[in-house]
Formats: sequence, structure tokens, C-alpha cells
Amino acid sequence: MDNKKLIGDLLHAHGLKKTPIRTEMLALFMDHDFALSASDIVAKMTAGHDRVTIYRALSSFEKHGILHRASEDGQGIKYALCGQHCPDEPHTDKHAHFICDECHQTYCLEDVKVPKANISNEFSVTGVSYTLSGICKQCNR
Amino acid sequence: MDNKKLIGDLLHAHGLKKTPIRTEMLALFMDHDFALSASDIVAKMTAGHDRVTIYRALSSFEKHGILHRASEDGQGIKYALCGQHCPDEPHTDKHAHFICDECHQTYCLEDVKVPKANISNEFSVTGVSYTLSGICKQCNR
DNA sequence: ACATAAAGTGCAACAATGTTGCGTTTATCG
DNA sequence: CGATAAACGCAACATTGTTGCACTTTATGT
Ligand SMILES: [Mn+2]
Ligand SMILES: [Mn+2]
Ligand SMILES: [Zn+2]
Ligand SMILES: [Zn+2]
Repeated sequence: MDNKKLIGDLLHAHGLKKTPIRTEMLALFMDHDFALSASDIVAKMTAGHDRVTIYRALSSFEKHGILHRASEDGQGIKYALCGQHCPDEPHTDKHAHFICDECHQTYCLEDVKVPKANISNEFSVTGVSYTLSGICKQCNR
Repeated sequence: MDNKKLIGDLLHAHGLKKTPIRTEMLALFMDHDFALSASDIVAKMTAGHDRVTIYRALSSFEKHGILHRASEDGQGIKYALCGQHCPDEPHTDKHAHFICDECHQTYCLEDVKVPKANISNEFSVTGVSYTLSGICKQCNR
């Protein structure tokens, strides 16, 4: 697990400081294949850090195109890592997401493309979101 | 505007009581072509009613298939009227929705169908949501 | 019209998410 | 090493949504 190196490079590449908190946060994202909310992170962090710090780091990561919003239901926003090809700024996904009704995890469906919108040109479409729900692969077996 | 009659019938058809608050709420939904949140409703109601009452009415309407969730971003849930053919229970939409980045209104795109999901059968899909964003027809002109 | 039961309402209290301001600490770079 | 900007922690706050409980209103049947 030389994620440590990767994370340092990632932060540095975006002009962000490599602090223990942010390093641990990004390690958490790399260790999970589902999206994480601010409170998920607070719960999984070893030391007890302030919620505000986590919120600000998430915002910063989103602003720099390191994380994207994978889902935002009533219970809050869940983030997931962006791909290496993602632009260095906030952006919408080109892939679909799946929310499990049982375990409430959100998965990125990297290989399911968001369908093209077919809509009256009275509307200017700049973002599209395609979210599936049901029972995930884990809960299904 | 004989919506009054329609509303009475609608409530009665679902075994709900026809109270002034619920009547006014449904009238509000009929008078707008975009979705409304609980706080939108509180603000638009003539008398000052308790938020809790509005929340409970919205839940009841959703449970009976009178309203559906048109969007739920971080700022809350917005509801819109269901079609006449909708089942008498909570259900997911078959149409897309549009969220304006400028006025922040949510519109039902009744004639834009939600694309069929094409996904690994490790996942059991029971719901699909397709949400577009950008600039709406009002803000565009 | 009246009694009754069920549904709806209001108030208080609470939990969770997310924000802002401000003073302090820490990382990075010359 | 010292300066600067970023990051952190704390307190305080706003908003959304929930729950419990007592009270009121609506619908129903006699
Ligand atoms: Mn994703
Ligand atoms: Mn709709
Ligand atoms: Zn699951
Ligand atoms: Zn608009």
C-alpha cells in the first residue's frame, strides 16, 4: 500500500498542503469502493477531529476535482474519488451511481454512462445525473 | 378555478380528511408549474401554520401517491403533483426532472422518459432517477 | 343533531447536516 | 530559519426534518 506516496503527489499537484488529516481522508476514500459522507469520515478517522475541518477539506477536494458528489439524498452528501482524467475543477460525472436501499451505500458505476438528454431547447442543460437504486451486490448475495 | 372541487375529491378518494391546510397546500401545487419544498409552502400559505403540520401533510401525500419527490439536493426535498394515473402508494417517477442553477426551481419534464438502466445484474434495480440541470426556460429568456 | 373515533394540528424539544467568524497552528518555500 | 498562506479548532448559528403528547377538527353512524 504505497497510497501514501500517491496521496502526497495528488495533494501537491493541486497546490494543497499535505496534512495528516487530509492524507488520512484520502486514504479512507482509496480504501472503500463506496462513497463517503462527512459524518462517515468523522466516524472512521482515528483521532477525533472537528467536523468543520472535514467539511472544509471535502469542499476543497471537490473544488479541485479530487472528489465528486456521488449522491445527495436527504441525509447528506456522499463523495467519491474522481478518475485520473478528471479536470482540475468541480465537474459533473459522466457515470451513473447506485444507492442501496438496504445498506444505504452509494457506488460509482464507472462503466455505466449517463444517458444523453433529449429535451426542449427552452432549457439549457449543463449537468446530468443518473442515479439507480435497489439492492447492491453486497446485500444481494 | 374549480380546483376546490378537484381537491376535495382527491383527498376523499384517498381517505384523507379535507382540512383547510391540506386544501390550501394542494391548491398551491396546482397553481405552480415547479416543485415546492416544505419551507416554500410555509412561506406561501396565508396563515402561519406550524412546519410540523406541513411536513406531516407532505409525507401523507407522498405515501398516498398524491405527490412525488421531484428533487432532493442538499437544501431539502421538493415535491410535485403526481399524474392522475399514478398508483395509490409511494412510487418513483417515470419522467425526468430539471433543476435550474439560477432560480433553483425544479420542473417535472413529464414528456422526458427516464432512460432504462443497463447494469450488471449483481445489482437489483428498483428505482431510477434522471435529473438535468442548467438554466430553465424562465431564466433563459 | 349528537356522540364517537380517527385523523389532523400545534407546541416543545430534539437530532443531523452544513456554514461562518475568528484566533491559532502548521506546512511549504525562499 | 523566517515569512506567508493554508489548514485547523472552537463557538455559534441556520435549516431541514423528526418525535411525543395534548388538543382540535373532521367524518361517520345513530
Ligand atoms: Mn462517481
Ligand atoms: Mn415529477
Ligand atoms: Zn447494500
Ligand atoms: Zn430558472
